[in-house]
Amino acid sequence: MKSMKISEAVVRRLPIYLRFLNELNRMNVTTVSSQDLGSKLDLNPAQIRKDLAYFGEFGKKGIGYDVKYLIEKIRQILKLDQRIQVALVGAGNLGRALCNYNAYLQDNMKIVAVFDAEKSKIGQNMNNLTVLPMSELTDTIRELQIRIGIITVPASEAQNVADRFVEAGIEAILNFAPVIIKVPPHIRVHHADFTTDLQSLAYYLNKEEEA
Amino acid sequence: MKSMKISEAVVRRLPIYLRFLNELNRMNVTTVSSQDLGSKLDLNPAQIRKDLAYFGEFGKKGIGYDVKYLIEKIRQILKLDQRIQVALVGAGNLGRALCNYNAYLQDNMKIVAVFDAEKSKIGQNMNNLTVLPMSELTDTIRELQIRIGIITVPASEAQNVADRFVEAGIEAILNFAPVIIKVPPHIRVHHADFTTDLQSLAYYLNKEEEA
DNA sequence: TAGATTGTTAATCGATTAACAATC
DNA sequence: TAGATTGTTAATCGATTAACAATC
Repeated sequence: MKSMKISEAVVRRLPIYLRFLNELNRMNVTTVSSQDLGSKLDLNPAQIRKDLAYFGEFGKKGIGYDVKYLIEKIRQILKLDQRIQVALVGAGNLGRALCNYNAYLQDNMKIVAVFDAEKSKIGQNMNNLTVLPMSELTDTIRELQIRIGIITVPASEAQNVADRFVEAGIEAILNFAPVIIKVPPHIRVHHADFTTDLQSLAYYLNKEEEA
Repeated sequence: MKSMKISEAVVRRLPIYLRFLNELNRMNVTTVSSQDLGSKLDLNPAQIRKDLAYFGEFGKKGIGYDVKYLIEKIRQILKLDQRIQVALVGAGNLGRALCNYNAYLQDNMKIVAVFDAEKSKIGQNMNNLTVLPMSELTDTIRELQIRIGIITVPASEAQNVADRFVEAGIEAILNFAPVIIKVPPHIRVHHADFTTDLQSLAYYLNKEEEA
């Protein structure tokens, strides 16, 4: 059923499927079973079949999934078959690192504009992009039809940047700042905070290693 | 009950509580209710109370939680009251960015060694650390009692690095490379892959913005 | 045909939320 | 005491997994 609402967990797995399918495709593998996918990605095969079945009948009983066809379908589902322009605010080390990942992103998705509030950063070159002042944010986002915003500024500035993004009409935000940002309900926010990741890892360490 | 197993979702929320509690503490707020926490962090108050109750009775009925006391308790739970040394492999832009986050990490947790396979990177300075060759990885991890490893190398190298970490006795890994890595069951791995984050965000964009 | 694997239903498992007695 | 808020149980909601008929 096209119109039932899909859980976030399912959506988060789709890019992982896609990445491995692309790898298989590069290796000229033409067909893959949910079994194969599951063992490679550490997921239950039934879960993979169910995830995909939310969107259509992509497989063939007794055979599995056609790699190229499934890639095409997942790209459509994730809207990666459209051009998706991304803006980044915060031209520090992290921002620079992410800009360099442009190559890793799916062809149509690209960081196309970088902004910073600090005078010293403006005009700098970052992976072929020139760092722009915040005053140009709104116009640039509208002109380039930028739909996703990335925040890599310090925590104290993150909410301000989010507000600017929302005002400029961005539809989704990926926030790397270590703070929860508030946005209107129609805007999607993902938090990608490496400090909380690392701190939760500590929980799983063994008791006290050191004396 | 101390010995019941705690769900991953709970553990992932603890650092978020901790971060906000630290902020309250800096602002000299001494007491906080699950209500307050919930509205600030966009979480259900009942969930917060339940999360905390897994570990003990930290609150006072009719009053709420003592900020300083709760900070202390969560730090204990997450083992952030111990010194936790972290190693990072991959001295590229992302690695450099993460090293600079050292200040953001909870006092006792620190990146204390950086490695890279490329000759040109070795000897470089990264936030007061000298980039070391891979040949020194095992010895350094043992000598400095490093317990967590961060992977910021290209996808093709990530599994190799993970294997080296495991062999050297690391207990947990935070992997930034866009690939699923395999480790023995006693090693904890978190994946912090920004490309899949961004791709799943695309799903939530509105239909077709452009013509 | 025999073997393999999907799509899907039913069963299980787990996580979130509501409700409220206990009590500060 | 009256009001507030916890800790916890029960109810709800949602996600994962098992099982299997359909079928390539």
